Amino acid sequence: MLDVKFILDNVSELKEALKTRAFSLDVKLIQDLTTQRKNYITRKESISAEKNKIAEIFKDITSEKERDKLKSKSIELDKTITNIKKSLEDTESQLNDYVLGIPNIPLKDVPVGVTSEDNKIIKEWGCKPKDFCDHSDIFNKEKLLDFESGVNLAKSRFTVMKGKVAKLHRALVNFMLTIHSEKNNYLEYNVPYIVNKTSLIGTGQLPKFETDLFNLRDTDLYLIPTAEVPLTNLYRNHIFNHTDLPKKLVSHTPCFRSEAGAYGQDTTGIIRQHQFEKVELVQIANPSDTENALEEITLHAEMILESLSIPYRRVLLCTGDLGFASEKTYDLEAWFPSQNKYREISSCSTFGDFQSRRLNIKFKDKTNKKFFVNTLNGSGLAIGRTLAALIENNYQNKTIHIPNQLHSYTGFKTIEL
RNA sequence: GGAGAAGUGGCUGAGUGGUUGAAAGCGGCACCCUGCUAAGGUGUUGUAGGGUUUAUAACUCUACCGAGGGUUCGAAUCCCUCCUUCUCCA
Repeated sequence: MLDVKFILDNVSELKEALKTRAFSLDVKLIQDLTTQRKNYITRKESISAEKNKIAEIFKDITSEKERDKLKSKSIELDKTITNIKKSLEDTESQLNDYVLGIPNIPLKDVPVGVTSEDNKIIKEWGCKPKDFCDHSDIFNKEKLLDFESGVNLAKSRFTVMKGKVAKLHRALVNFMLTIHSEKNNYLEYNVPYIVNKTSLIGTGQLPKFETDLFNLRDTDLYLIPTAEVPLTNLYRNHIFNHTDLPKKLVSHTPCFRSEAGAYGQDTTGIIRQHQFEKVELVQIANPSDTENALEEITLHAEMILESLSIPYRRVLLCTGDLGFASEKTYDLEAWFPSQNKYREISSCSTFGDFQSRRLNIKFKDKTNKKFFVNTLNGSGLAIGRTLAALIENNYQNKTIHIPNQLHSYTGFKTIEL
């Protein structure tokens, strides 16, 4: 959420910046609602003050006549207050709805563009393999990756893994958590996989993207689409001391996405599933350190890809491809030889104070002044896609070779086909 | 599932209808003092929003004592609903 004051103070720049995201800002609406809101507040508060004064002098008045007069006056004022309150609430919810729907402003170094074609490739790493396989059909015989059962148990976009593939999946989770918590100094968390509406509004998934989520019938609870939601919400309404920052958190969770609007995309394989697992990195940072923090998170995610020998590239998203709450995002894309394409395997973003303003997370600086913190997160990494990329890139002569770093986690070095 | 108790500021904890935004202690911050290993003294210390203003300064007003509603001229204090925690029973 952007600050309304900030919007009104920077109208022209903002309008331009949001245009690059294909959002046209209705300045007139915001101005009108804001002045309306101020008027209501001023009126309401001056009447409240008057009412408070009546209550204050009331106890010193002994004459019954005077008392009756004051009573009826106070009741009258109360009616007016109730009316103004209603209009105020109405105006505020209109303003709030509109402002919650405004996307974040891209940072200056984000390239202007419309689609993913305009993204900027920052670096490429690794050698693309000559021999490879397609993860979506290679295990069919043994049903190590069992798409049919997934459909039978739930519906399309669910998959069952078994045997060595299931073990490899678990090993990847364990490996990533260990690296991030022990080498990269993230504090490991285990969090709920179901969260309430308030949490989702805080991180920006609601109110705009309800249809992307699985809602639990007749409740305001939802399955999490990413661990970002519970992790970042841990500090809702919290004030840090500047010496406590940055906070670095990591968690492994399943993620649930309805993938509405993705019909026909990635229908084979485990690239796009309703349920997948992810190790998520979150940092809560002092705004002055945000840029470094984003580079750091991205490097931490890259570390994993490199230690698994998965070729990848780092891409800086253009304004048109940027997520709603993000002000700058690097996507890490792993090489999928079967598709002859790079595919997203991690997304590392800084949100500036877009989330912390909604979540009310602040810090006190040296002079005890309070400011909103900056929040960042990145996948480190998506497990299913990592599994698929690892299989495809480490295939040779009908054998999957497990990277050395994983041997102690898997307990085996190859998967023979 | 049944019966009861409780939710107050960063923390502990007073407060049962009117100078209580809230005692006291701890913690935090600022200054002072002291050479004896860390203590003592003084002051200060919630958040959000409005008005005034060059001001994120000062002043002033409004709201907030789990959440939402109600009673009352007036509510942290009484009533109702919900949420959470605890105790006892099953």
